[in-house]
Amino acid sequence: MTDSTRQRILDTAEQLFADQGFHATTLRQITREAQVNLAAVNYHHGSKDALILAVFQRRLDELNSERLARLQSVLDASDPPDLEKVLGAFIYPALLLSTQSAGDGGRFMRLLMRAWAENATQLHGTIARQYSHVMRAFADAVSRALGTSPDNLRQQLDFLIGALTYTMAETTDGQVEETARALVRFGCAGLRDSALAQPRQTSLKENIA
Amino acid sequence: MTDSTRQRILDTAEQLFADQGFHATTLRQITREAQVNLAAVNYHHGSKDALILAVFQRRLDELNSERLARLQSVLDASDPPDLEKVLGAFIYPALLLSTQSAGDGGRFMRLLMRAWAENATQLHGTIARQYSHVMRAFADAVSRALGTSPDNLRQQLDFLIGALTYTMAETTDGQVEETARALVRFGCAGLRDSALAQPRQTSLKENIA
DNA sequence: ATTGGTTCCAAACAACTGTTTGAATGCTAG
DNA sequence: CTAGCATTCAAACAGTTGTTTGGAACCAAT
Repeated sequence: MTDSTRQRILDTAEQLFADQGFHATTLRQITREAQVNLAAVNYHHGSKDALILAVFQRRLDELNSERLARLQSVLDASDPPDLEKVLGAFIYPALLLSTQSAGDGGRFMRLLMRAWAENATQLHGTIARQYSHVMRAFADAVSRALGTSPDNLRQQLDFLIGALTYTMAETTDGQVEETARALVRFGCAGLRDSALAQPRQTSLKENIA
Repeated sequence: MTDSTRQRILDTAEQLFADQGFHATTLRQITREAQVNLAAVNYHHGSKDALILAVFQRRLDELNSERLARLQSVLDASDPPDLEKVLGAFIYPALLLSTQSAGDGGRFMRLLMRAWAENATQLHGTIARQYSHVMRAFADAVSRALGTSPDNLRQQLDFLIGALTYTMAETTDGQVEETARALVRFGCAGLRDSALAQPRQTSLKENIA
């Protein structure tokens, strides 16, 4: 099985999609740059839309499993979990992926934003489905670290996701460590302060009643 | 001067661009929905790219002048300025615009993200230029509110912008007030805490030496 | 060596894109 | 009224898009 063609298409497509957008990137451009025949995309991936989806599956699987793995080891370390480390498990893999996935910074994140911006029919739903799993786990961990109800956290977590997403797109290789630390600090402060404004969960009411 | 055609094109284009993206939206779709002739776009706006730019100019002018006006009245109120109110001047008009610019929520912000995602040649530069003016003013105000150097603030402000942008896209009409307050609180906590981690500006060194 | 299936390739396909054209219309000033 | 200008319109333009096609090339198994 010569996957080299299939793989090379995937790599080239990811790069071009990130640089120019999905609609603006043509199959001819992809196949030319990947040095494969025009028909190869339809042969190996079925259609252009399927190719877009394939590009995402690859990276999202990476990112999500890495996040969950780190979260698990944070949860194993202490109970209740340490908020800084929970956020770190969420933020660090993302920033890392955004710089390692391709040469210069932020390529994959630009891709994610595109996917969310261009309402590529099923694509948005697919990504959201992939994220809901991870999001629930992290929301739960954060709520336990803070001692608040998970419901009230969704908004603050969205703030953090927005900050992370926006940041990923402009973070270059050398800054990952420093940026991650700054963002974790920023997010922890915001989450802790916001938790004070909400009715604290007594951890008895909810769990027993 | 019958601007009704020109205006109707602008309105319809904004809506369709937000819903489907720039590239995916065709002139035929715009003109059909706006009930004008196909050639009307090129006649009134010159080209499709010029139309995209025009759609942005209209909203960005609104947003930026509203932000600056509010900032000014915050600066006039006290010296040093109140951080919560500075952030409010930045956040509130944005959330307001995102819900009022069109029927349902987040339409214009989806547009902004698209503009940033789809590297529409000159568009990105134009928007950045429009923002740099406002950004500098707010960075300055925040730095004075915190007593830190403006240079170290850029990153935290980017966090806030990301959180705001992401939030705008998912905020509906009724939640504006509450969301804005939550985001201001979140941002203030993050900014204040981050300021502690950095060498505080003694306000003498910098201003005198 | 020949079979059978996978992979590649050049060429063509139909559909759609933004833009231009030139005539027809509407409206207003002289 | 009418000359002149701004606006609208149907039609056609040249170019690009994703996809399909039928055959060539390849490669392992019989």
